[in-house]
Amino acid sequence: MTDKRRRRLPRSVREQEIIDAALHVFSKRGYHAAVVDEIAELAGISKPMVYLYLGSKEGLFVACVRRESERLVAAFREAAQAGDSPERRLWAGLSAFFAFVAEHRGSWVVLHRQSPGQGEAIAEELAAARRSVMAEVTGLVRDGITEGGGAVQLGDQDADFVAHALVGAADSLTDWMELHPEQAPGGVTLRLMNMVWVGMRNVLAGEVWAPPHDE
Amino acid sequence: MTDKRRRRLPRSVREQEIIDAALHVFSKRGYHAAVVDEIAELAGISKPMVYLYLGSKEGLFVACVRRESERLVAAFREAAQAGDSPERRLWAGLSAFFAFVAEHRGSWVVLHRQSPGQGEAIAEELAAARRSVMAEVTGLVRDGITEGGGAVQLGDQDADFVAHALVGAADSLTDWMELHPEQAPGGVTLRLMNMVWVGMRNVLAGEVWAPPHDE
DNA sequence: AAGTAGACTTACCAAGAAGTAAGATTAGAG
DNA sequence: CTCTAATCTTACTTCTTGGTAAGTCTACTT
Repeated sequence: MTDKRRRRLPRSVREQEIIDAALHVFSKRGYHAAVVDEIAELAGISKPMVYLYLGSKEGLFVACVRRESERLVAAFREAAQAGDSPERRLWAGLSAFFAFVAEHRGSWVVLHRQSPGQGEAIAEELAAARRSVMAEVTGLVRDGITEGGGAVQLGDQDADFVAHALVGAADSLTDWMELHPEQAPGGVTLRLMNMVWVGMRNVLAGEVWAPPHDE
Repeated sequence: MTDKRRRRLPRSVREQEIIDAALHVFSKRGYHAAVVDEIAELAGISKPMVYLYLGSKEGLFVACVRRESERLVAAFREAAQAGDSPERRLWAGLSAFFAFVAEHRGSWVVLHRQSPGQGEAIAEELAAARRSVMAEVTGLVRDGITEGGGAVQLGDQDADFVAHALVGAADSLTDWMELHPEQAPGGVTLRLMNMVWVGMRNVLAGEVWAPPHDE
């Protein structure tokens, strides 16, 4: 770590350090249980600085969400554009996702594990962040669907459905990864692709699953 | 609704009404942002009654988690045992899950959408509740895997993996359902089964998805 | 050396919310 | 009818915490 003992820092740097600290505390405690004093202390600074730079506890949280959301989307998008086929792009995107979450666990927790109803501005910011993540995944899935367009015809609603399922599965697998630290992120991606993509491919090819007949 | 205007009620009844109110408020606001006065008011009662019957805010939350967790597991288990093949049982279980969440949205929110780190007792209770839900799903998935044991051999770790992915997908699809109210829970189950089960079936049959070669 | 702007702190306030003491009210038993 | 036990309330106390007023300190300019 860099030497940050009692040294004055320019605003642009200090702001980022405050956001780092806030991310840590928010992810550990959740928005309401987080205490601004603790964030300030972790940032090596006193509370009024936080308010001077970020305005309010809400502003602090919003700053975290905005920054980490952009980072995550950037990582995902960059990985996903470097592939020629839809399935490669999806694979690359998911790999990037799991790698990102494994390395920046707090970011994902702040983005997707907050209790509902923490205020208007926060709810809107979180919704926007989640929409932007979802939009990336939906785009890839839609490409995959329309490319492999076989016997069954699927539409945008289906892409949205699959994207939701994928993101949810990935989120939950985040917990699974914590229970199995020996599993590398790459392996998790591989398993998930096997589960979902093979299914999607075959469903598109016409192999539908039939519900049992109700008596 | 029953007439609950200014009527004295026996403890056993009032307790349940308090838990009903608490569930509503906790699910809307999250644990910390929830205020005991609001819970009391919604239950048509004053605050000291809540403390007399449930002990503390934590006790209140734990009571919610315990009751709703048991309800959900009961609904899932009952539906799942009424089927002869693993895939029917899984289908029935998922159907029951989506029906339950559609009807008792608050229960699921309280069980799976709370911020982390709200205290030792709460964390333990939530972990236990989630384990019990996950255990049900894992059991069904394991049955499905061992029954269809084809070319590929999968173990308990894989069942756990699939169960996590399934629960996460189902959780996220809960949000999707709110965006598409016209979709019946049964249809959601069907789509999810098509996506996951067809994939699992074919993976078990040996159709693995190959990761693209890194250059 | 003096001045200035920006980084930073101590010490405080006000509001909100968990939890409680002390007692009032009512349903039902005898 | 009376007595008792259970249900229920008003009116607090206490502590936490978001937010701020008022100023101090230091690096840099001229």
